[in-house]
Amino acid sequence: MESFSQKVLEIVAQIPMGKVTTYGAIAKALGKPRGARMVVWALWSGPPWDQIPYHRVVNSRGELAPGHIFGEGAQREILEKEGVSFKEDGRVDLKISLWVPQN
DNA sequence: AGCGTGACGGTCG
DNA sequence: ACGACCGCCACGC
Repeated sequence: MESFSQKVLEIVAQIPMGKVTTYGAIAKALGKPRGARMVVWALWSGPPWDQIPYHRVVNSRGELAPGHIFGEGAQREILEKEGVSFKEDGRVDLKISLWVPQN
């Protein structure tokens, strides 16, 4: 039986380049519509981010993680390079770049 | 066992 | 469209 955090990592690892997903979407795919916080916890206490595309996970508003986690502006730079669309206010345009886990 | 905390989400004003 | 509030669930003290 895989742990919740294990499944979270599997899904994050499947996010295609140029796309992003949200904490809530992952939680919902795992059967916990209100478990966004557990997804956060799973990622935070998981493997180092250089082994998994955490930069492709944003919140439901399309905002990136607090910055100081990847480095100032680093996360946005990576996403832009991968082809993710950003809006003028600095947020990801979920309307175009949202990827929904199909678990 | 109780309280506070958080890389969040949905609703309300 | 935005900020404030409350609700979730697991963890640390």
